Amino acid sequence: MKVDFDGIQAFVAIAELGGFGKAAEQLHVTQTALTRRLQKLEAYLGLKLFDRTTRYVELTAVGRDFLPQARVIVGEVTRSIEGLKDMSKRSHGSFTLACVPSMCAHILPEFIRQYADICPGNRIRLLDATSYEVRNAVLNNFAELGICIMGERNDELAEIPLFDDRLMFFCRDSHPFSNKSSVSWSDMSRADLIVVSNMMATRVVMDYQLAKRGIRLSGAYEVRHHATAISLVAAGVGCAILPASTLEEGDRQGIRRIPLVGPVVKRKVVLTKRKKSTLSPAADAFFNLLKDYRFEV
Amino acid sequence: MKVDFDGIQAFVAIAELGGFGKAAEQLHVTQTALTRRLQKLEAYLGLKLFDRTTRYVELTAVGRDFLPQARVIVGEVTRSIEGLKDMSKRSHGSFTLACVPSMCAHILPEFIRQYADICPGNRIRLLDATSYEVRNAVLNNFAELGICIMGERNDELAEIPLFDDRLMFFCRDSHPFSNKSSVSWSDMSRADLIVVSNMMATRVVMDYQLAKRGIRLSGAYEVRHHATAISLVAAGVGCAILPASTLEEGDRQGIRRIPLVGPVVKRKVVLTKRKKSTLSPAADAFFNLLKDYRFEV
DNA sequence: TTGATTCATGCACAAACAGCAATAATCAAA
DNA sequence: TTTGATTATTGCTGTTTGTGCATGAATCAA
Repeated sequence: MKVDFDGIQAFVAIAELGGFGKAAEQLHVTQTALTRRLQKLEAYLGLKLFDRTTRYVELTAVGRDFLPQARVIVGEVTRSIEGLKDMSKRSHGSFTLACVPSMCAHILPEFIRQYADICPGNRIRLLDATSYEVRNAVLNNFAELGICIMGERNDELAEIPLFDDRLMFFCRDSHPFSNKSSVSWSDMSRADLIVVSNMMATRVVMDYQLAKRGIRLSGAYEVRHHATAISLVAAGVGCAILPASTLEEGDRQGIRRIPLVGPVVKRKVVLTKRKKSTLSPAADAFFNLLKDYRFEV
Repeated sequence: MKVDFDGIQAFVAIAELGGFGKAAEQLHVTQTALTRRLQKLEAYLGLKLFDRTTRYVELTAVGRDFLPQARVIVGEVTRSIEGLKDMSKRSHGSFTLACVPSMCAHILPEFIRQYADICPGNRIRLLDATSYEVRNAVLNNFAELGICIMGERNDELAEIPLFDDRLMFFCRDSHPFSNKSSVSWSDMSRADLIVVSNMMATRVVMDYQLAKRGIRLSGAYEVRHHATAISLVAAGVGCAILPASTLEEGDRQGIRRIPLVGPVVKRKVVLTKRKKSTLSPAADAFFNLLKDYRFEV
């Protein structure tokens, strides 16, 4: 059983244009070739699709029945194929990007804007999730690319560092530290400290790096989202330790962002993909955009 | 632009069975051939559809997007093709038969029964219409076959005589003629005569044959359908001249059917098809059933 | 009857394709 | 680490399939 698409295509063209000659022209082959293609199809089916003499061509009853189906087939196939070719030629298409919420707010909007310039019309399905979930989404092919926090090494994943996101101290204007140019970890008082939940990658990184220096920190409050922490700070609940990317100094009225030292702790924001998986042209274009970008810290 | 159906089929099989080897088995080719088909398709598209090493095969993001479409294509094509092959092999399918109402009631039911035995599952679209309309339906390919009254010769139509349908005299039991074994045209009185409309083929044939003998007949009542005429006779409105096929003697209580003589006038019932048009296998089976049938008159 | 048009066919050549055998890459088990 | 099993890939070759050119045959119109 060897299905003959050429024959079906020839059939539709002949039926549509009412003759072998015109159909041949449209398909860019000689009329001889078309005759043969149709003959082959008819022989294979054991049916005549056209009643024809040398002077005219007319569908048989069977041909009339088949025409709509054949039209659908030809349409479906050429549409799909052309879509894919277009995809490869012009990086057209859509892809899924998994990204931690903090980066969705920080670097992503700018990149999406740039990407839209390069690949207009492309859609990005954005999956905002925790760093852990992002990595899993990429590993399981739910997302082609991920932006997350560098964590435990995984052989299946390729990770391209984007930038270092330094942890900072956030407090209100009225806080005693508000005019200091830097704050040390040892200055922290547990009483009013807001930290990220220890389920989150940022916290894991922080605890690990502090532990190496023998520092152990715990806050009075734990939250999952950076935005929540900022809200609490603004409301006067306390001070927070958060990545610098959460908020630029001066971005929000009444809230100060002060560098933390002794030691300087950073989380590494990475772009990640599965090593094994070939990116779609759409994702690849995005990947290339980010990969070589020079971040000013 | 030369679309490669084999490649798409290979793609679906590999994706579905998860490997070249199994797919090759299903498609009854060597695994070498499958590798080549997929390579060709990928080269043509400029895209990788699978990430694969020698040990495992996995869809790329693009492949995942394409799979549903490809499935539809393969399904659609094989379904259509198999349907057509089935059509040719087992005379499977449906066709349109145009037929005059009198024959729909008379010979057709029996034939449809016989046809159903030969081609179970086949559907006949029955177009009941006047003889003139039947011929036109066949000429314009609205119907593949027609059963009608032989009329003016037409080069486009092939007509196979089915049987001669003799005109008869129909009256009530109470009619003075009811016991006669035959009635002559000259016996007719115009007063209570019911004849078919002169728009109808039966009437045209009748008038023509009578005219050759110098007889000119007109009735008090004209109807389009034979069944109407019979109803009028039954109701005592008058007597009717109708084809024998309308009613068998004794079929209907209180109505007598008496041969008409001097001259004997017949209408010829024919099976007709367009000379140029090739019949569908379904219609062809029906055609062959009728063509050689011996009618006892 | 002639000429124009259009589908079909004979032939020869080129391209595509399949299969075999061998290779290469990977994973698992020893 | 090595060995073996598994599975995709590649080189090679013979065959099949497909195309185009030139020609033929059928039909319609003038």
